[in-house]
Amino acid sequence: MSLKHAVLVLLEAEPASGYDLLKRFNERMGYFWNASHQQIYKQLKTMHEAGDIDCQEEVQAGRPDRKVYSITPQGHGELLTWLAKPVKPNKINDSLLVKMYAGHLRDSDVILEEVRDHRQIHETMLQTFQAMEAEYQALVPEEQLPFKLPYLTLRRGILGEQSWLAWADEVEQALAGVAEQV
Amino acid sequence: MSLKHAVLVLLEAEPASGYDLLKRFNERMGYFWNASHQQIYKQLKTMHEAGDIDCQEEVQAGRPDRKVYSITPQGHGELLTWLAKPVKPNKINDSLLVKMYAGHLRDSDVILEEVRDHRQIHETMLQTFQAMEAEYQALVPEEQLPFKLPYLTLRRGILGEQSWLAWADEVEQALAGVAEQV
DNA sequence: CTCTTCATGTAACTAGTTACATGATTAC
DNA sequence: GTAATCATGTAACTAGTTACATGAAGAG
Repeated sequence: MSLKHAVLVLLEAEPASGYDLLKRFNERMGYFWNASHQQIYKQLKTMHEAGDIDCQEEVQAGRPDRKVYSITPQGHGELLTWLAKPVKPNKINDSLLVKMYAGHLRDSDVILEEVRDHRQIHETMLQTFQAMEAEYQALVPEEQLPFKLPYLTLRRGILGEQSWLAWADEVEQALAGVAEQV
Repeated sequence: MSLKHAVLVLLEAEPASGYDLLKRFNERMGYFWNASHQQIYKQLKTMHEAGDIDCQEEVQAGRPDRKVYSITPQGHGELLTWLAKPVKPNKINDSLLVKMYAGHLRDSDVILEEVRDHRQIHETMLQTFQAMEAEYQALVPEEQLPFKLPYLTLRRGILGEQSWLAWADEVEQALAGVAEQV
């Protein structure tokens, strides 16, 4: 039930439309939050009906009207309440590992190929995150201060991707070893 | 849609009841698959109706009858089809990082406390995984062979937890640093 | 006598996916 | 001319959570 709270966190910083929120999730929180536009628009509707957010409609010519949402005092209260409650550690359900576990039903080559495909995706993500890190590190300390906590979440993304790639190395070594034996 | 396939993978190895499956998920796949008993029982019912699994009812005295499910040829086919299709990388939605991102709305101390609570959980998991790793490593090479792929999934669990703990170290350093400045 | 294990589910709900639906504007 | 960006949604579906429901057997 945290899409709601992720939205509140973003709106607490600055009002935004559903479209804006989608971009912010992708650009600034991609390593810890993902949501589709369908999910976001539905959630905004629910939250507006519940009174957690206000809506200001900006009429536009030639394209749909922009609905700019902002957090209400009630929404702010909701957010603070949620922040004060402990969250459970994330549940992990990883399909790729299910496939790896059942790998004896497939060719080693096919498994390796899939791991390599995923590796490319993870490498790209790591590069993106490291580019963001470089931007942060280029700031002088006073400018860094307000981004200290977001930067820590970015570190989680970087360490997570590096760990994934280290695992992929182990997998490729182990499975390439099998191929040589054959 | 992979709970179905995770169940098929387990049943492909050996018939099991819903209760058995729950235990196997927790004991042997805890680092990459989690499901509640409610979810499992519902899924088994659906899969039985679809013909992917067979059901043998074992009548018992004094406790509910045990329903032992086994994979059908159709289910086996389903599994092979799924294994041949690429899966998308896992989507990450991590509430703890949402809270971290919004940490300026809270006390540093409270954040630190929550990270420490999570650290304990992750340390316990790492210890469990490492105990499993030690068991595997105690086997002679011929005995290791059939567990090669499950062992690789275990490695993912271990590397993942180690990475999480390394991140927690960074967070504690960064936030303790703030506390000292105050 | 209390806790854990065995063994099963239903019901109501929240969360997320996939497919469908529209259409102007701007950059290359 | 074609692709990306801007900007919104609905509908049907699959996945997962939370609360409720039962009750004997065995370990300490």
